[in-house]
Amino acid sequence: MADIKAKQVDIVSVAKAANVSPSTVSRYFNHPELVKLVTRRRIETAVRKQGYIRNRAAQTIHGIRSGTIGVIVPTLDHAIFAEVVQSFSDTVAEQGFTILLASHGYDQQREYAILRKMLEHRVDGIVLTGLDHDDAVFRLIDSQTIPSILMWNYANDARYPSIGSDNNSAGAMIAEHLLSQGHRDIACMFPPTRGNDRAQARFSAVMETLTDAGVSVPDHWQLTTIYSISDSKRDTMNLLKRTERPTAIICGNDILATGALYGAAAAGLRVPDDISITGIGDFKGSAEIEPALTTVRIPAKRIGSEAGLALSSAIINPGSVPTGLHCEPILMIRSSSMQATF
Amino acid sequence: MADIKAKQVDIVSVAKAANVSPSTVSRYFNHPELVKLVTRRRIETAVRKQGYIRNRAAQTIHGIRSGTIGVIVPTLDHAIFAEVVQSFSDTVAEQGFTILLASHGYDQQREYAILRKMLEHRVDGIVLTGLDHDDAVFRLIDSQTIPSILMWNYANDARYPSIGSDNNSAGAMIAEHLLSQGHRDIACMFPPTRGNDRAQARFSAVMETLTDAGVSVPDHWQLTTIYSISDSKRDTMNLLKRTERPTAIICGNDILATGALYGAAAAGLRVPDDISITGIGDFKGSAEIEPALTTVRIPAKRIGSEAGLALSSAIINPGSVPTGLHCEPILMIRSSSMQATF
DNA sequence: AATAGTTTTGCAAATGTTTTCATAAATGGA
DNA sequence: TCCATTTATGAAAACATTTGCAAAACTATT
Repeated sequence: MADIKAKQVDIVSVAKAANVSPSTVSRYFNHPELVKLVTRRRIETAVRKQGYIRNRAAQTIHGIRSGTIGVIVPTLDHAIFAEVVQSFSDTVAEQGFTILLASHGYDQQREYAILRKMLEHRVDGIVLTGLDHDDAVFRLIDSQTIPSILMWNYANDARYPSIGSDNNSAGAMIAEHLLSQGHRDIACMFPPTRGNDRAQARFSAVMETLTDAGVSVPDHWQLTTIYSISDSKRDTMNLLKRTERPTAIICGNDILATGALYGAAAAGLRVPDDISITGIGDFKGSAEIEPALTTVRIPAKRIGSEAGLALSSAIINPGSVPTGLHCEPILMIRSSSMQATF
Repeated sequence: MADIKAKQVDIVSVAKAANVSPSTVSRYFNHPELVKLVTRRRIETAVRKQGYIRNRAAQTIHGIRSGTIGVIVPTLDHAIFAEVVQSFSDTVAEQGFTILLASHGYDQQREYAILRKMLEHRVDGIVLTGLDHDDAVFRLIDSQTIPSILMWNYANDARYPSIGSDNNSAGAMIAEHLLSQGHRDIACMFPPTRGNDRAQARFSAVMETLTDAGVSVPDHWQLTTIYSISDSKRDTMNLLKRTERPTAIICGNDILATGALYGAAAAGLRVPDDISITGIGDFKGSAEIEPALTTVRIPAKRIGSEAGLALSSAIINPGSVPTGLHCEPILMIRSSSMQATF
């Protein structure tokens, strides 16, 4: 059959059907208390019958909020970012916001382009992941009037309010834990720190804490391993093959630690009896692995929801600036670490 | 200081600065070939100087595409959904689309509400996860003119074009694998299937394949376990405590299988020598766990990008309908399963 | 230098809403 | 019943763009 003249339903067609003016229909949605009960009823039926759906684009050009928040992450592929985005999204959804999500794969150029696109969509707020961003990104946000926050890491001197964990604390915590258990022969396995402020901060905090305690880590016990279980398993096996073995390995994240656990097992060592292994992050599964991993929890859920709260309230009260918040990392002592044996 | 009269920059202020009419500025963006080179230059400088950012909302009310695609997932908390969303988003980003993402936490009411909101934003297309949805959801999409697809699962009789894996195949594949290895005493551990068409399909395909081969699974070897490593570890231990032990456990997903692996280890059994354990999904880490898990890979990356391709091309060529596509699951034979010993 | 043709630009209408202001309708008090 | 309030509605302007059409500015041709 010929195409049904699907005259798009808009507020005027609803108005016609309900025998009122478009203004009244608009009021029905935005200030229902101002329209008489019987009129309301009539409009309601018309809306139903026509299947009318409001057009936010048309509202937005009146300076009304778009109801969207731009969220930019490096990737969703790490469970940990997915978790923080999930809880952010849930939190702001309660305030009526929907998120516009994009990932840049650690490419700063792309981050800028994504940001521009989000601004074209007139998002009501912006969330970036981590503290470090291209200066052009910051300048672009500066030139806008919308609030924005940095999520995931915390630093009180960050360019924008930051909500997340301080990776320095996390690194220091785990180093202190191992020191307090009497470990002195400690190896470190970290991802490449270039362009990764989180890993960088963790690593330097670990080293500093150890140095302060008079413990030095020989160069050949400082491993740089990419984010991959199989690589870290291999590197760990190589490390443990040598005659001199550390009594503990501090890993920069739980993925590396998981590989290290497997590597130790493959090398015939028992964890934690022969060697202690720790991670940072407390990823899903880290508590259930055998042996359960001692790590520092970065409270992703909490970070996401605090960030969501802070940003949405900054949007709702224009003029107010969101405040940063440090979500303390939490030392999770489990079975993969224990008192050093002498 | 007093608030800077931040006169919002719009197309007219740019036009004024460049000494042209707003129409010309609009053309500069949309049909640059129609404007003279020198004028183009002048406009470009004005845009730069004022930091003008186009307003997509204003374009959208002219029937121009919004450049957004609505993606609705149950949750991002399962790495597997995060992965598929990631690759979908990357793919459509190449065509200039940004995704509007929301999760409903398996609540069909919420899914409907989210869908409405996305339609208010005038998304250019819609992606739902899985095949089953409230009828109201389908009807609402039917009443619109935008294309939509079901991502993650595949069925050729689905209500909308579906792109994903057939869970029946996945279930059958793994059951056949175990049968071909001579297993006859097989236990099953699946999540609750209510309201979860994926688990349901996997489970019934497994049972059917086994039955067809003359293998029956006694009731007390049919475990229903929620999606959690620790629960499945516990249930596996209880199962293996009995005097009669299966030679294999088919788990409905890799998380359950991981827990089963731990449970077997805790029960003092060697995998795969004493018992074979299999999963479905091939989650991150499943290949690296000890022993490496035999499972069926649901190709999340491929599904995401195929879905992105299909939907964006359906959007770009209006009138065309996206076509469904079966992304074959892939049997990944690793170390957690082997020939049954008699 | 005049004409015809082409390229470039501007005017004005249109898009789907919201909102201010004014008017009409209902209500209450005398 | 009349007037003053209060409540409910509509008309029209505004929002930031795009676009069809027509006018203006060029080019090329003679």
